[in-house]
Amino acid sequence: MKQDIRLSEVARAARVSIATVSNVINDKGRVSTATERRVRRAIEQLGYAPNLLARILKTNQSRLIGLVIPTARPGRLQDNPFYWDLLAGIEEGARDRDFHIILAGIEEGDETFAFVKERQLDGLIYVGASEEGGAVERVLELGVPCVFVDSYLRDARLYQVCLDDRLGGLLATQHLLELGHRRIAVLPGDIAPERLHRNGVLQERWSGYRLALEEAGVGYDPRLFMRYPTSMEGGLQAAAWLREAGDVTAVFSFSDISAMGIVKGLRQEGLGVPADISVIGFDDLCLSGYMSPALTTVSQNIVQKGLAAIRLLVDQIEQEAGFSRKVVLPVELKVRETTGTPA
Amino acid sequence: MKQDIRLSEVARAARVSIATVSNVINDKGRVSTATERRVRRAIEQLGYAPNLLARILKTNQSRLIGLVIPTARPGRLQDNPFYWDLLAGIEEGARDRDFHIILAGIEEGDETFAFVKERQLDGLIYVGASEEGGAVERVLELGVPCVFVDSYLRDARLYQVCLDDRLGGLLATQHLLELGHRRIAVLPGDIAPERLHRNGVLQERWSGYRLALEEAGVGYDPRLFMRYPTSMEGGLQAAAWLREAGDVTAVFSFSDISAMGIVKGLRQEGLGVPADISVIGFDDLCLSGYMSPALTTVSQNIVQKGLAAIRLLVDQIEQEAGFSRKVVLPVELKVRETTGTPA
DNA sequence: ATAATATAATTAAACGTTTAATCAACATAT
DNA sequence: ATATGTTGATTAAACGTTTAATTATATTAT
Repeated sequence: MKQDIRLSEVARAARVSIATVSNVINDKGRVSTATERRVRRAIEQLGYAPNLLARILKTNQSRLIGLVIPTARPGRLQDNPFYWDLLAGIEEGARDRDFHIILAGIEEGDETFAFVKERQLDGLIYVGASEEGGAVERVLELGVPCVFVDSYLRDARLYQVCLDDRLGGLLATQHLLELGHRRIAVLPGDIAPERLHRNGVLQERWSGYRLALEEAGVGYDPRLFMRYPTSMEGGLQAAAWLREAGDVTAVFSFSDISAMGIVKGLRQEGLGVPADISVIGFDDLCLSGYMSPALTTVSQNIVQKGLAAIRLLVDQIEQEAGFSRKVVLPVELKVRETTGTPA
Repeated sequence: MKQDIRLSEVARAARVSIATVSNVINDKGRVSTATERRVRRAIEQLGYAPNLLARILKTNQSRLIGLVIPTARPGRLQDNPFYWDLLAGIEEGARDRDFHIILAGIEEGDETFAFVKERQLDGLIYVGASEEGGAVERVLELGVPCVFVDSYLRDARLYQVCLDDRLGGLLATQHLLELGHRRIAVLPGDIAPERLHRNGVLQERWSGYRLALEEAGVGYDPRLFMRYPTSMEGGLQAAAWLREAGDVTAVFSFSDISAMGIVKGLRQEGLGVPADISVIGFDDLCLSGYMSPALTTVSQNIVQKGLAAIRLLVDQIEQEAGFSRKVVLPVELKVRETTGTPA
């Protein structure tokens, strides 16, 4: 499909040079109103649409933003509905500001990010980057504007969007403590305690959990640290463990998706939620409020997170960057039906 | 960011012409092994990455695929987790075949699809296209390979991926009939009965429903046709209506997301599921099996749907199109906990 | 009337590739 | 020795824009 109408044809039709047509299109002025009208009519009649590639080649502005998301199992994006809401926000914001989103699932270890240079991307939104593996360094070397979402990178010069995760952890745990729980298990994800500090999001939520315990004068028992994948399946496994444990009366899962698995699992094991065990999650997925029983959780506005990320990035691209490089979005405790006083 | 290394610099370093370098890169042969080695080393040393834009400009092959998804409320992608799974499949397939996905939320009425020509997209995957509004015609005029997902367009020349929706409707309804239900309400979505034939997916599921009733000798009562949006909220409204109706013992919702709303709503209204009313959905979202009670539903493999769509499209782009233009994926009834015998 | 300036349009060179056409060098066949 | 063919490399034109430099024309100031 060779371009059917190009600048030169519009120029011929309007009896002007291609430079003039270009000037009209890009509002460069230097064109009389008479010819401008002639040109516009020609564009209209021929149904001309500019070839962005040629333009980008010349101007180096692709109006294309890469959305980088690490894949989970080899090659497939993680199956957490969380991402869809995030994407909805990002896409909406991009469209408003006349950018397009290109999706790039990557395998963090061996990704070279060649596509960024090849396609001349204007910027990158990197979700859940981890400081290990060198992927972040490789991204930064590209010299392309970048916003990191949920990444907690140490370098203060980086643009980042995250949540008040620690407060979230604090609120969740305080809520359980106030209900009278003392044996509160915690499920950060598929990660060992000693590696927790490598993952900012989990680390922060964890800090909140520990802080709340401390303030309440409740000792921390390392045996209450569970390690299962962040998925429905992981939640089921956690539930099985909880029944074995026996004395646990509440669980704080760091994500709704595994919290749902836990609720499901506990009920299958014949335990009542919240009668026997209280469950609290994190995220407030659009479904969480509609489960039966409805999930108590720490709520974040995921769509807003996406919007914030794209705004930060586009401002940066268009050199309108504000003072702040880090946006911290609020959390809110949503008490619903899966938490109650211990038996 | 002007391209740091270009073909000419590699050529200079290897002491050959740029044409030769190009030939090496594209494996065109006509290069002696000695110079080839020299060139490759130069590429390696300089860290050269080709500028795809320039290449595309010349070859008209962007290796870029547009994913077109109609937006719901002004400007925002619909909040149905369904799409994330679909996207995961599409993205995985695209990466395997060395394509990238560009996301395009559109407002079906006034979309001109200018971006397709502007960015020289190689192909389009259009999800849930409707025959009204002329959007499909406008897409076809572009002359770009296209695959329609869940669209049921009449034109047999079009490439389409869909589900055996009618069978799904049939199985769901038969299941309820076999349990002994006779007053079976149906919730296709926010659409009037007389406009149902405009929406292929709903129309087909509806046909299945009617067929099952007929085979069972159960008359169809138009009052059992509900009209509420395909969302949690819509489900809640449907639940309220169901309580008013009084004599309905089962509901068939054409999507899981509203089925979940119904279950939630009925329980709020003090009705038991399935004790008082059975509920069956459609989709089998990853969460559906984990709700309490777990949702009985017609299951489809959404990720596979995405993979099928991308395969069909890429085959078409690379002129390897097979004989069949239409892929119909199977459905499966998943009986779980929200259906039972009527009281 | 002439010079200086502002306005409107054109020319031509880039941007970084691919590729058809061409050429040089050499081997092989007559 | 000449014609023929093969192999390996180069040249130069194209892809569809933008834009700096330039020219032509009209306007204003002296």
